[in-house]
Amino acid sequence: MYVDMQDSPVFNYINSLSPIDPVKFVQTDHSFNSLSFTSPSSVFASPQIISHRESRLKSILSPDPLKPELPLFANGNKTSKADSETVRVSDQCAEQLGGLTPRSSARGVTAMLPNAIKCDFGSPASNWVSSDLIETSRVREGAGVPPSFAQSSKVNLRERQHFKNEVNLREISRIDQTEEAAGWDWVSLVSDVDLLDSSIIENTSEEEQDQETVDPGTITFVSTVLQLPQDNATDLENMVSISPSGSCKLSEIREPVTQSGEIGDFQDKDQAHDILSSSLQKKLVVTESRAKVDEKGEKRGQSNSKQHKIRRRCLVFETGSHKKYSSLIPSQSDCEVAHEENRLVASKSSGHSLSMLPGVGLHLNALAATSKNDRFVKCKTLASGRQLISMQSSMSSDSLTSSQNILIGSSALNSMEKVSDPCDNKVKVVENALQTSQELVGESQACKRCNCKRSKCLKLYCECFAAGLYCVEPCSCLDCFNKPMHEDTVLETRRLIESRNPLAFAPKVIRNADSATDFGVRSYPSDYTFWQQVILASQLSQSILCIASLDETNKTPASARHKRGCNCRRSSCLKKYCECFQGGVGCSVSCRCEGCQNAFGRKDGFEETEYKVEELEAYEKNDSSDTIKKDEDEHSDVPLIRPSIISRFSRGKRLGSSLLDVGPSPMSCTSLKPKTFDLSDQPNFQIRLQVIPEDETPQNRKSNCSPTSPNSKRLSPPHHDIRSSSSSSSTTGRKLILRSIRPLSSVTPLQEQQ
DNA sequence: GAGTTTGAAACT
DNA sequence: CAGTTTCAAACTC
Repeated sequence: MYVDMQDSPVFNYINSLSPIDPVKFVQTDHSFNSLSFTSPSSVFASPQIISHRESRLKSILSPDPLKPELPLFANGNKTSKADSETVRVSDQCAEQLGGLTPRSSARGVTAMLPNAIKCDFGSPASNWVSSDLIETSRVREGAGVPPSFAQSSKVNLRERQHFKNEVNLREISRIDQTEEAAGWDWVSLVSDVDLLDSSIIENTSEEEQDQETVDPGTITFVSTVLQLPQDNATDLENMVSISPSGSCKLSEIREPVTQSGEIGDFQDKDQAHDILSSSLQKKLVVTESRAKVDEKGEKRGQSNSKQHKIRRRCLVFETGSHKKYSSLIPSQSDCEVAHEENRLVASKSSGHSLSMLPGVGLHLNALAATSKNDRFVKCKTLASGRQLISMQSSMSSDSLTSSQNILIGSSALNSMEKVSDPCDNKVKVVENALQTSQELVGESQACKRCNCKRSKCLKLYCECFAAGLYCVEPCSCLDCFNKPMHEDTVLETRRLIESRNPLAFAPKVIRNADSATDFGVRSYPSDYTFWQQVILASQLSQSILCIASLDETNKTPASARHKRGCNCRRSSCLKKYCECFQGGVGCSVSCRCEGCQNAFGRKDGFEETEYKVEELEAYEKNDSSDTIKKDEDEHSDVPLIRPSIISRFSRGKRLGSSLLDVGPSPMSCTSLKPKTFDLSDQPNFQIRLQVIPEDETPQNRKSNCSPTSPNSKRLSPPHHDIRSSSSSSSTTGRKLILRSIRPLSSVTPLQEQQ
């Protein structure tokens, strides 16, 4: 197909116009793909990561070819100091990662994450192997090339590719600048990308090239980017980095190609590959799905050798798909196809996304949504409206309304799944996560958006804003500024709010840190490389916490408390006016409520570890929408007396909050410091997800029997009033808190933050 | 759907 | 830091 395209008049014409030598692209590597895989952007996602993503994307689209690199990690004037720091660190990432020196993480895990991602697409010494590389290696083996050769050349390949990546980015940037108006830009980019994806091919024979898998998703991404205005770059990026389940598909799709050449040596790297290429995989979901639809009569890969052509063909069709994206109109067919794809890969657990890493926040809004995970993902992926996209990849179409978070949640869960894969004994956790995800998705349908009228959706009054989400059409807000077009304003506002209260965007309900730690230990593959662990740790921290909460809930109900307690006077903590009740947690000594009757635990008895059936039943009567009993029925595996968090949260739209309670503050990750997450001395560290805020919880203080990890940083002594603690914790304390929370953004959807 | 209640957030 | 005001969700009718 590629050959055909080259021969086509259009292609020739393009080549005549393009200042870039097509052959050159063949040599370029997958770096571009990596770019596209960066985590889903979200205004509310970690600013650092966002800035990275944005800057990277912008760099690609940058009209100024003279500064292709600088913008790569610079986020304009919006980049905070911390961000800048991160950027600097990122620049060093390649070397650091290459050395895999734990101590190089002095700046903290968060700071490194972007780097790690970046390294994915070029770091010479990176321990992470791109999918392309891995795949190529496999191809080589399959072609008769001795494994030793493939491995020995691996390093060289990386180095060369690293350089090529840089070149390629610049090339792309130039193309965009000069050719966009011509209208064929996407074509050229498609070609470029295609070649990029096949960069490794340069070392392979023609036959091998035929076998090389092309990433149509990349093409789609490129074409999309080109077609849309630069200012929508972020949105596009989000769109691209969408569905986690999509990532699974890629594995499935590629299976035929890779299965022939199993390379034990690459197993470990395959994991990394899966993780790092998640974004690509996501794209593939869309691309492949469309390919199915568009191809129609065309024959699909009948053999490995033909997949190459098939994928190229997809590229062609991508054009059509691309249009769909541009139109921002969700395509039913797309959704359907995606759905099929999802099912295709349903059993595959390769889906893992770094992309979700950053912004992935599972936010409250996410709970509103569609039914099943797969459907969720697909719609989100396929029905990418500009607004939705900007919403963080998680936002899908209007029809999907607030599915954004769910998607992310799915991502998180997928990642969980991925992580769990290596360890059989962790399957249970994964299953739970998936189950929870689906349940939440179902529950989310009851969700709705904000209805702000005077806050411009720029205050915590706004649930969307508080949850780190952009408002979308379903919102009934007036004069809303919480939209991608006002990103600057949104970010600035968030900063201001955080400056006043560092925990403003932190989860309102925090859960037992020990549980999280425990979970991390149990679910984290100890055989992962250090950096894998680091990245996964941050990625999963939130989801882990969330899951852990579920797991832990049955053990210590009192371990989860509202971070600063409620102040109810008239609701008796029996209605959703009460944040504790709303979050599905009992009141604690931190609460200043009067006449507390919280069914999840009264203030004067918050130490109790079990719910009183009577109270729950009473609540059920009061809550006509959903009853605990009903939930119990649905989750028979959950103890009756103590409904699982899922059950508790499954009540109404707010229920998600309980799961989301661990939610991160998208922007709270603004500044990261090494101390926060010092994993440097633990090559095989087991992620200790000690959430500092949790430690501040009175409950935790009381029940804090098990210490967090040795590396855990504790904030200043607990305060009864979280506000006091936050303010008194000083900058350092605050940052620590935020950092610890930050990674959680990926799980935000499952957690109700506000 | 309009109006009321409620308590968090924001302000002073 | 306490008191007040503003705000929007939750709730009621």
